[in-house]
Amino acid sequence: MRNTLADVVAAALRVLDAQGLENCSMRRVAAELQVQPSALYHHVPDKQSLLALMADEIVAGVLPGPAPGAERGGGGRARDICLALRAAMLGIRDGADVVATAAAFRLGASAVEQALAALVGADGARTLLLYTFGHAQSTQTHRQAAAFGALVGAATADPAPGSELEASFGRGLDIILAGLRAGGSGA
Amino acid sequence: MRNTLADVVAAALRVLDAQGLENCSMRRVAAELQVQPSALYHHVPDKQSLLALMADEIVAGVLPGPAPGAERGGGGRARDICLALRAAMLGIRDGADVVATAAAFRLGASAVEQALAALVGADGARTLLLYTFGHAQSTQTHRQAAAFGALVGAATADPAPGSELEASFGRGLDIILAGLRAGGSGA
DNA sequence: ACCTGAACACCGTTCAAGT
DNA sequence: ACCTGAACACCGTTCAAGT
Repeated sequence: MRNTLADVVAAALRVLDAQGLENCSMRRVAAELQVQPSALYHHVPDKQSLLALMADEIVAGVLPGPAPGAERGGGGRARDICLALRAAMLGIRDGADVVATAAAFRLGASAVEQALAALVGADGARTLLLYTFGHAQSTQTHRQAAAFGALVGAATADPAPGSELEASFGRGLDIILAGLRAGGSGA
Repeated sequence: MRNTLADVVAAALRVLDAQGLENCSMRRVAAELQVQPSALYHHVPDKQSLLALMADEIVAGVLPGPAPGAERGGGGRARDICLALRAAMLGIRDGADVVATAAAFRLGASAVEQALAALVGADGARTLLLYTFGHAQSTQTHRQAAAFGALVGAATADPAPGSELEASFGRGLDIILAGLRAGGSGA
């Protein structure tokens, strides 16, 4: 039973979640499939392409998201999309890094950005996306640092860093959405 | 004349600008200094620490920045800081990646974030910073893609992508600042 | 179509030893 | 204090060859 492209992507995501991005090498993905490293190049031209496919998989399912409540404006819907995107990225180890890096290569092309642009305009969509990527990345970095600190046995000053970061994300989102309502772009 | 830590950081920044982050290896930095790779470990514990020092160097000089115009509010001053930070990161190849990665590790600790927080509050500062990092990163990625396209000889659809991205950055900044004026955080 | 086996040109980091 | 030389355990990618 030879492998398919979907098998390769799934194996790569398993390695990513288990070992982290830094250890997610072509060689380890190949080992996960019990195959020689060179076999991967039959399915994928290079590592960067594999990472892009992994990013697509991580983000898949963010849209259509919760049914659009008819009584809410585009801002509320945009807020839901950003929360769902964040949850999807945080759902897998180093997911934010993978998505942010791959997305940067083709900002403007993703379905998520187009959905946001339809709701709040192109500038608003870009601002919301970049903020969401950045905040998720820094959340994940802090988590890793916290996990490392716990391993080392360092005293953890923050009793509930997760919920504070969660709340911080929502407040930043509200700042941007308020700016959009106020016509911050000068429009 | 043996090398000092400052020599190592300077050499690393030269390699970064000339070869890009992907080729900025410890071995190449050592070669730039005409020294064995192992010699670097006398000055720096590991590559990550070297990258952090490089990030500090790139951002150094963003503050104090232009003298605070007394007649302008904190928003205008915050806007200047973000523009200066962006310019500093774009001033060196892959500078945005280096700074964003290193800064993520200690968000809340940087002088730039503290200066912004004093002007627009902690949530506003974080929102502005994450947006600035993210936008600079995607600007640099697009530049690389454009440079690669030019090398390959692909038709470039956008005649002046630089200025459009520049303007786009300013508009996003204005959205966030308008949100802060509107009290977007619910305050 | 999918994979093996072997190779090429690299990595980061450690460590004993030199001056 | 700063560096050399050699080694260890890895990388991504290519390519001829097998089935």
